[in-house]
Amino acid sequence: MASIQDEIKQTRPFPSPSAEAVVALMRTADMVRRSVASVVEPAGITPQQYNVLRILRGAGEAGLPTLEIAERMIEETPGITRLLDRLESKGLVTRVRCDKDRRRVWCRITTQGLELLRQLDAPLQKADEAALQALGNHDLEQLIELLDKARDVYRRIS
Amino acid sequence: MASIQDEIKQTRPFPSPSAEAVVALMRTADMVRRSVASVVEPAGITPQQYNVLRILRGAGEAGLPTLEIAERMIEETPGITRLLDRLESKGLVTRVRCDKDRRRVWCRITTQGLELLRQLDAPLQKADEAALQALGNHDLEQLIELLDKARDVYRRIS
DNA sequence: ACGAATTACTTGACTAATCAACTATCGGTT
DNA sequence: AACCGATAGTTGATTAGTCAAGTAATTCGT
Repeated sequence: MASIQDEIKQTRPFPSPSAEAVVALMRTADMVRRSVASVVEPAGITPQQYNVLRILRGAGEAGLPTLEIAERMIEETPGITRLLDRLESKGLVTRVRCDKDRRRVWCRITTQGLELLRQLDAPLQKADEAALQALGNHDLEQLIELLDKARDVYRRIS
Repeated sequence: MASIQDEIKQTRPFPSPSAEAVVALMRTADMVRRSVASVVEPAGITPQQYNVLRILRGAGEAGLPTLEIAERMIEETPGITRLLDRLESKGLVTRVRCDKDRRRVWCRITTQGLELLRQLDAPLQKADEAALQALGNHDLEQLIELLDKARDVYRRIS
């Protein structure tokens, strides 16, 4: 095979639109992740811990079993147990073994956790908007639709 | 189509299109990241290490100084030194202190590193396409455009 | 030409993520 | 009732990522 062709292929920015989209997606997600981190980390928690707290707030009084939380996380999290350990030791979450099914552990957000979330709500909302400020409402809806569509197929594989 | 709200069983609606887009973005990026990981990890490297190798292949014979690599990474990487340590100990990268400016260290990909990349090229390309198979070329271009637009403004902030 | 500021990393200490192996419990089978 | 497989989580060992402080080399201002 002609080596020049190889060189051209290697020099060309992206071998396919998919490859370019993957890189664009990862770069954008990284920027947004850092934006979120810059808001929640001063409060002493990581974005993942914040995500857990928000899930538990959404779950209400009853709370959720450990692995249910893992399923609802934005990013897949095999280390959910230790994530909860840290939140518990900070007093933001409590855990109680279930009586009906003693394998389960119900996790609940504490008042302190709710208060922390309450303080982060507005800044977080601001950060989300700032991160995507370049996109108008029409753009945002289009973006959401495209991302949902991408995941819809992918979900069937995994 | 499954919306994010169904996916994470969220009971409340998103407070804004931005917030929903942020979550959609992170979830999609996470799926794609795992897809990439499933291809490169059997070869004994992480996605970030793969990213470094690809950057160094693109840089050619001369290689690149350490922090130049960091700047080109898809995801910001403060731990670039140790990332390169691991690649060096695997024999995929070599490092030589620069004579003109002895603060700098030039990093180059080895033949072994190039061979590894060569083996991963096709599967990776396939994984990228599989991850975004739901999107046609028009969708992909639209997605890339939206993501680029989002980052363009955000870049000026940071 | 000399000190201060900058650049380009490196290192140490700490925290977090990952994978596999393990324990405990439950639900059904026979 | 005893067993089997599945479920729900935990733990240990290893690896990776993060932040702050440190070192060495260079450049810039006067």
